Amino acid sequence: MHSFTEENYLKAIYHLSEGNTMAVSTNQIAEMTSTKAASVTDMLKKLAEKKLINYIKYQGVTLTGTGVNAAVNIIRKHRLWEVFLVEKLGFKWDEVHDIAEELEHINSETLINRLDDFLGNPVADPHGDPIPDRSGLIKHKKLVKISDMQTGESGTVSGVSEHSSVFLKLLEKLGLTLGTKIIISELIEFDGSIMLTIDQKTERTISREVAKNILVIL
Amino acid sequence: MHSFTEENYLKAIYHLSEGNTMAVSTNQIAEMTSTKAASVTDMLKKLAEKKLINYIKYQGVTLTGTGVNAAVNIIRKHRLWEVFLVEKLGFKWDEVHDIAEELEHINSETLINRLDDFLGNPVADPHGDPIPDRSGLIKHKKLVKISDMQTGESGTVSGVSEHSSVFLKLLEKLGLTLGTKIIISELIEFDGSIMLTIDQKTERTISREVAKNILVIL
DNA sequence: TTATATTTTTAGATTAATCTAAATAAAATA
DNA sequence: TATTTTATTTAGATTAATCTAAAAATATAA
Repeated sequence: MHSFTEENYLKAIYHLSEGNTMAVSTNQIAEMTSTKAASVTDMLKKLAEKKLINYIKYQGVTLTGTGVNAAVNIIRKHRLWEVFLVEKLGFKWDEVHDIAEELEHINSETLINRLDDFLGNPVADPHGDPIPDRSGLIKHKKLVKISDMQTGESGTVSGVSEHSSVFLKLLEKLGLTLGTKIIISELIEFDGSIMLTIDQKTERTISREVAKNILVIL
Repeated sequence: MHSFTEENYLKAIYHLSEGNTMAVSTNQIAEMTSTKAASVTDMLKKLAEKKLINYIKYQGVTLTGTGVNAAVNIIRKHRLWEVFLVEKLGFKWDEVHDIAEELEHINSETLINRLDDFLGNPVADPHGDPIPDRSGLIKHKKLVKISDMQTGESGTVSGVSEHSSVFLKLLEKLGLTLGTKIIISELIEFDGSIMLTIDQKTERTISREVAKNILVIL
């Protein structure tokens, strides 16, 4: 098994390489793990030694196959625990991240597979992020930012690209939680803000900044 | 908060001082934590510095009030997680110790109190050990070893003083799990083994060694 | 394309937890 | 009580993860 710390680096590298195909830089990792670049360099050598990453000095890193598997497994655990905390223990979606951050390092495949079954094999966590299955497969849904939608288009809120507690609480206040149906009623040219109808009832305006971080299935 | 390692030392000291009022020795702790005496001495200095233990060179240690609170809290977490694993995830009583050993270090009072409620505020773990309540109070039941019972006495199996997987599996095979009603039918003078009736049906003989580790409520 | 700025790595320390080997204290025994 | 044995502590190293400061490589701009 890998140490707690190694796991956090693998997860950080995985998240940083999501989307872009480029190698991840030392500074990006330092930022994400709240450490210094020098510490990251040390750890990169260690992870490269263990064949979890491809590392060329000054050129950044990518995960190897083994590295991706390890990272995906941690993410699977994190997201299943989040579902448990919300569905079974009654936590709110903005309260679960830090606890899941600890629980994700518990080492037992049996435990996590039984937890998966106990929860009914959920496909997404409380923020809409997909949960890898026990073979590591992730089913990505086609999601669109509200900020990329056109007037008249409709969809269902199904994810967020900003996971901070402040943002999640705001969405709750706005009535824009997962599953909410929206229709774009108007795009305000002046500041890019967006008017929309929520659940066929409420009319609301949200800033472009907020709209960029809400993901919708059309 | 205390480190993972500090917590394990506190727990070890707590368990070693259960029952006997004496101070706990360096070697006992080394044995229980699978470390060397020299390492223990180092850690004792640190825990004494933090006022979690009373430590006098060469005289062994006792926990301070703060130390006891910390230890009891870890034990509360361990036992609640064990209940979760057995009651909700379908683990057997001999499979949960190692996983709970990891889970007991997760730091969130809210989490553990919600888990407690989710489980219906159980008073004992799957091995019959009492679960401290959220204020740290432990309700000890009056338990008697089968080996201390007399012919004709009856009781209900309610705990074990040996927690190894081998022993627990044996009890299962013998039909001597928690809640089982027993009556002592005969004490064999030759080797101290004990004949008993299980659930008014089965007659069985168990060795003194086994009998010493089964605890009963009369 | 040279100079400047930024990023990354190296060198050398630090902290927590551990170890072995040696020294010292306490307990047991003769 | 003196001696031997056992338990405990100290001294000095080691490993993992981190840091600061300085050096080296790469990227950017003049």
